[in-house]
Amino acid sequence: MTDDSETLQTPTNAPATVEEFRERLAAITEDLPKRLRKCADHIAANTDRIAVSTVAELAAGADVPPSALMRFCQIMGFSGFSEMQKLFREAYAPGWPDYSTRLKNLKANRTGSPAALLAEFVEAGRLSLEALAKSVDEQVLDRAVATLSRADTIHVVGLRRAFPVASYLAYVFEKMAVPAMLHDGVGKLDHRFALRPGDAVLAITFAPYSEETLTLAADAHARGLPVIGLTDTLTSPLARLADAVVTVPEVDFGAFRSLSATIALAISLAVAVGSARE
Amino acid sequence: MTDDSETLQTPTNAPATVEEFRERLAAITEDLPKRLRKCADHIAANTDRIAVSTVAELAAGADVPPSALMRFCQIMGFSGFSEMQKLFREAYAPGWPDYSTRLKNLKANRTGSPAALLAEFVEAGRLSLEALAKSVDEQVLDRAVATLSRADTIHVVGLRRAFPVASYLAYVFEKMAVPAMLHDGVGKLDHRFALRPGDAVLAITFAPYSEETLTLAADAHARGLPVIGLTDTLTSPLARLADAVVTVPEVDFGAFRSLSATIALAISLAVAVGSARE
DNA sequence: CGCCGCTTGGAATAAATATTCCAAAAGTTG
DNA sequence: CAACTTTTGGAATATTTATTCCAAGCGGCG
Repeated sequence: MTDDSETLQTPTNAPATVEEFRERLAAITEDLPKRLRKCADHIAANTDRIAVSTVAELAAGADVPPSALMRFCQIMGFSGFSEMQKLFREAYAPGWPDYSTRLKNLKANRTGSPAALLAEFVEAGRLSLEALAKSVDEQVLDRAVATLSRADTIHVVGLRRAFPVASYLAYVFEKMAVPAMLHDGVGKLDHRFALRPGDAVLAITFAPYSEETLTLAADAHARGLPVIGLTDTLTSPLARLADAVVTVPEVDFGAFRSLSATIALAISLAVAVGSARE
Repeated sequence: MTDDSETLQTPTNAPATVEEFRERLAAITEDLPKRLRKCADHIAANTDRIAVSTVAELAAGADVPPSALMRFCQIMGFSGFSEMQKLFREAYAPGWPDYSTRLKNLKANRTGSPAALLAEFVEAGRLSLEALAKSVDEQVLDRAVATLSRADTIHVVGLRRAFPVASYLAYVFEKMAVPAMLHDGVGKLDHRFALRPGDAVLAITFAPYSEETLTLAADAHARGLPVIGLTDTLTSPLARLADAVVTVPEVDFGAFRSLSATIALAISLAVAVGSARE
């Protein structure tokens, strides 16, 4: 019954709530031309910035001309950007539950609830990252990068809980066109003979140290290949075998580590090696 | 010693943080003429709306003419309303805006010392974790856990950059004695027929979305099996296929994500499912 | 009670911002 | 490969919004 003779031009239903907005966005996104698709994605990833941005800013963020973003608003059912923004400005109720407040809320759930667990892991991850930033030994890091940069092929090995790190390293190396091989233990094939003179090993293991990882590192060491270790303490068995040992202090929660610090360290290493090789 | 011949007009120091703003406000409020006093009071009571309001709106709220509010801004040390608003707009969006700029600079400058890189990745990880804590939708999380807890076998799939997450999930599930199967794409075997009635799929993928992951999810969906998605935005193609979609805001470094937030979320999910099944 | 400095409101102006429109480019289809 | 449709970018325009400025108001003080 919208008899507004004024706004007759838009019988189309613009989303009235943020929920509706999201649904609509998800619904139309897939069959959208290239430019509009970029808008949709950027908007989806930055919904919370709509309230405080201008067309130009958002457009720049999405890397499209402003007019494209304008069209996007209209496709979403609004008369224009301003109308869309109005929705979000009104919904901008919650002030800003800053991080620590929000964390408390999450933890306030019954213990063992997903949200409470998440709060703990987030906290553990953050502490680990902070500890890492403080404790890292730059010289060891530099040496590790130098060694790996000189290697022909980098052999990455890490099993069990270190495997995610190893596989991410392999991914990053591949993306940066650094010759690397992931020793994944598939089929119990150990590929030990893939180690060639000129190569280097990057071994990752935490207590309880994985037998296979140590074996490969020892093997390489015995044959005079440089070994870089990524481990938890300097007393790790890797320390004796490795030419450079980078330690990472990871905070546990329950039986599991967040791996945040380890992965941050691993990517840094990989990216540094990647740039150094160019 | 501000020798800026440009901004000589304002040697006064405008508040640089919300904290400073509040202090200043409290300090000057009492000895202010009537109209300005009204501004101060209204602003103090509605600090959080500054970011999303116009001069006119705020002035109306304070029941003063716009020009009075303008004067108020200047007395607070800003050049005008816009500058004041900028403070709140930037403070609102969690550090993200100038962060991507900083990364660009870093890349451009080739200041790629490993330690510097590490600092950036640590920062990216921290921001991601904080953003995750702020943005996570508890209900979706609960639903995801409930669904997975009921499943006979959980099929975990995630390739390329999502693979580390998938493999860590597989590790945690194994440790907690939750029947789970990691679809790793080894040998291009897709194991699609391992999906049995009563099972559930936990799919992880980020843009650019991996074909194989989507295929498996679609397959499961078509056969009526519950699909839980772990992805970057709600516009992800996973969103259409999944019964519950958990999104993770992760800060990129070029092509590389820190994964911190994603892993934290993944473990929480896994541990919650593990406990729920006991 | 009339002068003077501080305060105020509003109209005028400047700046920023949104929005439209059209010509060119990119695809599509027969 | 030509005719046609859709998509795109950017310049032109309209609208909103911020900001300045000045004349009028107010209150204290001699």
